[in-house]
Order: sequence, then structure tokens, then C-alpha cells
Amino acid sequence: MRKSLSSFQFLETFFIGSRFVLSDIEGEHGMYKTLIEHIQNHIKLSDQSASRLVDYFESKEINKKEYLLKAGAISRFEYFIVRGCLRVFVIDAKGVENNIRFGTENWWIGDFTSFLKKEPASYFIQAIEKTEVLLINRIKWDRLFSEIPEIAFYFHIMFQNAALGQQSKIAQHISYTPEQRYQDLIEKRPELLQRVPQKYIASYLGITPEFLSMIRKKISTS
Amino acid sequence: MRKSLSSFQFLETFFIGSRFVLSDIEGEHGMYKTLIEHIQNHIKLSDQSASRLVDYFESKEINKKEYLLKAGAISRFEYFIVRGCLRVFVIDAKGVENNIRFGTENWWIGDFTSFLKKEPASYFIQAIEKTEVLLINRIKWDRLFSEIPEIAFYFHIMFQNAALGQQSKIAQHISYTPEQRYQDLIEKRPELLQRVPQKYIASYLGITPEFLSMIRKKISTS
DNA sequence: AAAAAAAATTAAAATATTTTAAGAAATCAG
DNA sequence: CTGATTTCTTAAAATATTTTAATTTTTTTT
Repeated sequence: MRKSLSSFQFLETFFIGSRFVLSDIEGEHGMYKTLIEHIQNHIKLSDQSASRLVDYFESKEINKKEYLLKAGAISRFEYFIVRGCLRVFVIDAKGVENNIRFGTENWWIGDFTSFLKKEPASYFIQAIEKTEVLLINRIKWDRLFSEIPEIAFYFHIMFQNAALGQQSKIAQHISYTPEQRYQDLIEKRPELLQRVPQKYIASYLGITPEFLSMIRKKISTS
Repeated sequence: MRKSLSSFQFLETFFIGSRFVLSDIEGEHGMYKTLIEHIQNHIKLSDQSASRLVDYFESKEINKKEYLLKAGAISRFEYFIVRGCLRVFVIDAKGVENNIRFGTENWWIGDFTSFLKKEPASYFIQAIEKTEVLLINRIKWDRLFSEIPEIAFYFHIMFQNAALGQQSKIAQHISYTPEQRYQDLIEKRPELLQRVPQKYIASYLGITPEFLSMIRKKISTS
């Protein structure tokens, strides 16, 4: 009979952010180490359970400009980024690409609605640089939750963070000017400005590349 | 020993959306019926567990213009709207109110970050009309999760939906014009246009009331 | 390393949105 | 019900942002 973690316990783990050191997942399984450490940063997960994760995920490397997912297809996997950088975008009625998210190391990426409901995806996911991901299919995803139940708390936290982060992102998008949104991006994810082409950043901020250029010029001369 | 629902099971419940009829929660406890039905629309919850919910929530009625929460205070409760309409807004650096969300019947509302971390809230929550809510404090919230574990699945779904819904809302805000966002609101939440003053709607759409007026005029004459 | 392609910058003209101001319509308080 | 207040609309002027187009810089390909 397993003991269920109370909400309180999981929150403690969440905020204290205890980290366990792994010794048995090494060498060829290096990419799993990244995922396991990320999970253990958020919940308690025995090294034994951790070592079982290897059975659920496969690894994949994609080159710059290659796609992990194209809108219209059914998203068969959820992806964890071990190394690299991806962009998520939609194509609107006018045929224009709109970048809505950038994923880097330790981010989960996917079209979750498509993955769950087996509906055609709305998003494109493309590599901005050579990227290594771990992926899990739907069958193993379900198995994961029933066979390693602690994991449910980890994803609970992931979804909760996603919901909270996006809530404040919406607030910002409404109340900030494009210049303020750019300043905020510089503060929160400075590495993106090095890794992501400016035209994608502009689209993410909801402005044209030309206008982003003007903003950058204005900032640098003040 | 309780049986844990697998991810698969809870998803089935989610999408099939089975509904159970309650007969024992009636009369003076009518407001709980709304919550219980909402929960049972998403997960399986025995009528016995359902009847215990009464112990966790209190009810409160607030009048038009009254506040449930003000930024700066610590949010001690999460709220479920039984009847009425609330707005969530932030005040930006220029002192301007920015509405980011409207809650109506069956919506959960609160500053969840503040509630969890006991930090000062960033949001104001104010009634747009006379509103009846059920509220739960942090201690009972934790107790709820450990004593009625099925509920965790319900909130898992709530967070997941919030994360997904907000994701697509961000995508829209970037790729739609104000006019398209207004059209989308008409489609998705037509009742809000009757219940919420236009100046709040304008703020929610990220435009001035004057410009919303122009959009409405343009739409009505085409 | 050179040629070709893609991305970033600059500036001017065009368009979208806000601001200001005033009047009309709707709602509120006594 | 009536006056007072708030909300909504309209229009003109001001500002922000996009579009277009040309040039420079950077990246990719050969």
C-alpha cells in the first residue's frame, strides 16, 4: 500500500527544492540524468524509481530547422529538451508564422491537447539549433502515471507552473508596451537573445522585426 | 486500501464527461450542488465523498463593486463562483487597471501564487454583479487533498485546462488584431458582453474603450 | 574563401491605435 | 422620479506601429 503525498508535502518539496544525487545513471544514459535531476528538483523520487524512467523515454536528436511536429498531424509524443533550443509557432489566417514559445534545456514541449485527445495539432515545433530531446508516447505516458505514481506530482507542478506563468504572461501582454515586453524578456530569459533570431523574438513580442530594431536602437542609445 | 485512478482512467472520465445525479445535497446546501456537479462533470466522485465537501467550503456573498481580494494582501482563500460575475485585474506602473480575466458561474478564481506561497497578491478581484462564492482556506485545502484524494484529479484537470486555455489565449493575443479578438470573445463567451461593462471588455482586449466603440460600430454596419 | 542567401537595420510613407474633448445615453443615489 | 454620476459614442489630432523598399551585416553553402 503506497502512501500518498499530501498537497502540503509536495509543496514543501517544491519550494525547498531538494536535490538528490544520482550515481547509477551515467555514461550512455547521460541524457536521462538531465531529466531525472529536473524531476528530483521538484519532487522526491527514489533513485530506484528514477532508474526505471529509462524504460519510458526514447532519445532523439534533431538538426537545426528540422521539425518535431507540424500542425495538422497528430502529436504522438511529449518532449523534454535535454540540450538545444526549439520554437513553437502557429500559422495564422494570413499565412504568417507567430512564435508563441521558445523551449530550451529542461523545458517540456509538445501540443498537449493533440497528444491527449489524438486531435490534429495546431502548433509547429521546429529546432532553432541542433537539439536533443527525450520523448514519450501516449501508451507509455499512461503507464508511467500508474507505475510510478510519484510522477503525477511532478506533472501536477509542471502544469501548475505553466498555468501560473501563462496567466502572468497574459497580464503582461495586455498591460505592457512592446518595449516593456522586450525589457522583460531581457531580464527573464537573456540567453534567448543570443540563441534565437531576432525575427522570431519580434514575432514572440507581437511586433515586426523592423520595429524591434528601432526599439533596440532606442534602448542602446539611452 | 484505495485504488488509484490511472491517468488513462481519469482522462476517460474527463472526455466522456459522465455526470452523476445527487439527491442528498439539497435545500440550504444548494450552492454546494453547483460545485459538486461541476466536479462530477470532470471526475468520478462518490455521492458519499461529495457530501463531505460541505465541511471544507464556506459560502460568501459579495455585492457589486466589493472586493474579494486586493493586491498586496495575502490571498487566504481560493474561490469557486456559484453565481455571479467577477473581474480580475492588475494595476500597472501608470496606475491603470488592466482586466485579465472574467469569472462567471463554475469558474475558480483566486491568486493561486499568493495562496500557495503566502506572498502578497498581484491581483485585484472585484464583483461586477452580486456574486455568491464558495471559499476554501489553505489548511482545509491541504486536508481536502489528503482526505478526498480523487479531488486531486479534478484539480489536475482544472490546472491542465487553465494551462492549455491560456496557452492558446497567448497565441491569439499575439496573432489576432483587436477586432479579431473581439469577434472571438463574442463567439466564445457571448454572455460576458451582456454582463460586463464595455470599458472592462476593452481593457481585457488590450485596447481603449473609444477604439472598442469604433470596432463595434464598424462590425454592426457591415 | 567567395558567392549566395538570409537576417538585421534604416528611413519614409501608410495605417492602426490612442489621446483629448465634448455630447448623448445609461445607471445610480437619494 | 430626478439630478448626479458614470459609461458609451463620436470625431479630430497626436502618437505608435506597420509596411515598403533599399542597404548593410551576418550566416550558409559551395
